[in-house]
This record gives sequence, structure tokens and C-alpha cells, in this order.
Amino acid sequence: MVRLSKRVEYGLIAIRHIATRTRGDVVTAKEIADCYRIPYELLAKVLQKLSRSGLITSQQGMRGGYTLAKNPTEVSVSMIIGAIEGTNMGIARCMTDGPDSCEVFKVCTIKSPLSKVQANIEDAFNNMTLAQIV
Amino acid sequence: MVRLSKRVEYGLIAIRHIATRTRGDVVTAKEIADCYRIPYELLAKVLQKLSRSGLITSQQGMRGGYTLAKNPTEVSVSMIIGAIEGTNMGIARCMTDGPDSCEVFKVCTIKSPLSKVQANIEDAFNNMTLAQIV
DNA sequence: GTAAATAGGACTCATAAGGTCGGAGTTACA
DNA sequence: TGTAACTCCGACCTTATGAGTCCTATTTAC
Repeated sequence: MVRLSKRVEYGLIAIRHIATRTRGDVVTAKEIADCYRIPYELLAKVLQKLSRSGLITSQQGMRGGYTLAKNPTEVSVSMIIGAIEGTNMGIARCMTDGPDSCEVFKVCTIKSPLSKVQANIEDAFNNMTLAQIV
Repeated sequence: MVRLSKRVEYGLIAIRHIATRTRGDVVTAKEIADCYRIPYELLAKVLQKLSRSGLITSQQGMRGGYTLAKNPTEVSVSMIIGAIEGTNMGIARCMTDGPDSCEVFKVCTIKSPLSKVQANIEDAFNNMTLAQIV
């Protein structure tokens, strides 16, 4: 199945929500969770990952929350996916984990055509910025 | 994670292998399994699905096997994926299972941009025919 | 000090993927 | 006509991954 994980979906919704705020205005995880009916704990984890990757900045303590760390035009969807998944995406394992990860790599006859599709998808996610989906 | 399943990978490798044979020459599942070091039983399942979908024809009994049922130019990669997965692929659940399958569909803010990526991927798989990967 | 927020590890549960097994049906050929 | 060599088909098991929960620590405004 070729499908984005819930974490990525939640992350995209969340960071888009944060991006709609004016700079300096913080957004709490609870606010986002309530707004979109997303499980709070799961969302919190996703936000932590985005924060650690430097896409958003977190502020702890009372009246804390999250703000966007970069200009929306500088944040691509693939950066968001990469931050959440930890790895770059690939439609076949050998494309992300290297040739050794696939038992049939040497005799595989489809990696060449599939890598074209892969590049196609990567382009789509690379060229789509946060600014475009706000 | 956005990734093709092993079943789809095996199916693509197998049907490509079958397509390299001249018409009328049958290929057994065992031959393919040996050739690419693919688990035989799993491959057999995949071939059955391709057969039921009419992409290949099966011939039972001794000296039986599989042959291509259509012209390679008439078989797209998305047809192969559809035959094996049973459903069309979609990077989000709501795109394959309908709006009701997603709890946040109504308030979801990313379905519009994602559907563009979806269309992009679909095009890539639709336009890639078996003839091109042989 | 306390309330409100993030940080993060540990855990359970559900689902899907990968793989296995056994038996039934079909056909060529001795 | 019997048997070997095949495919067909459904049920099953195992493992990996994703989704979601729980609990505690840490930080900070008031």
C-alpha cells in the first residue's frame, strides 16, 4: 500500500495550522488537537519531532506552545515528512535503506523504472511548500 | 511510509518476466521464484491475483504455467497494482475508502494539496506500461 | 507554589505484511 | 488408467509497524 502515515497527516495539518498564525503568536498542542479532533498525545509526539528538526520552535511552561521557525516558503512538504518519519520516503526499500536491504536487488528488473516514479513523487513533495497549502 | 508492498514488487518482476517470453511459451511460478529468489508460495498467490484479473492466463496441469493475456502496451503498472492490492492506491485513506473513512475529513485542511500529489502519482503509474519496463 | 504547557519513555492494541501449510483440481504422458 | 507435475485456493501463523494511551519529568508564567 502506498500511503502516508497518520503521523504525517497530523503533522501536515498541525504545521499548517501553526503557519496561519502571525509570527510570535504561539499555538498549543491542545488547541490543535481540539480543533481537528486529533489524539492529543500522538499529536504532541509529532510536534516534538517537528521541533527537534527545527521546523517549528517550542516554548515550554505556562503560556508556552509552538511557533513556526522558518518562512513558509522555505518549508517543503518533503522536509515535513522527513522530520516526522525520520527517513526519506521511497516506494521501494532499496531506495531508502540501500541495495543491501533488498534480497533481490542484483536480479531485480524493476528498480530502474520504479526509480523514475520515485523521482516523480519526490519532485512533487519537494516543490510543494508550506506557503502553498496555507 | 509511502511504499509499495512486496507483493506488488514480486508481481511486477514476475509479469515482466512473463512478458519477455514469446507468445505461447508458458512460464511456471517455480521458474520465476528460482530465478529471482522469491518465496514460491507468496509468488503463487500474486500470480493467482494477476490471473483472476485477466492480466495473465493460467494453464493448469503438467507443463502448465502462465502466459501474458494482453499486449504489453495495453498493461499499465497501475493495472498491475490494482490487481494485486485489490484496491486502487491512495496516499490518504479518504482517497480510496471515501470521506467517511477519515474522522477528520470535514476539518481536514490538507486533502486538497495532497490530492494533487495523488493525481501526479496516478499519472506516473498509469502512463507506465509493461512494454516500457521489459 | 501552582497551574499549564512541552518532553519523552514505556506500554498496549489493531492492522497489515510476509510467509507457510495442506488439500483439491487439472492435465500430460507412460 | 494411474501417476507425476503442475496450478489453484483458502486457512493459518508470525512478525513488523502504526496508532493510540499512560505516566512522569521538566520548564515557566503568574
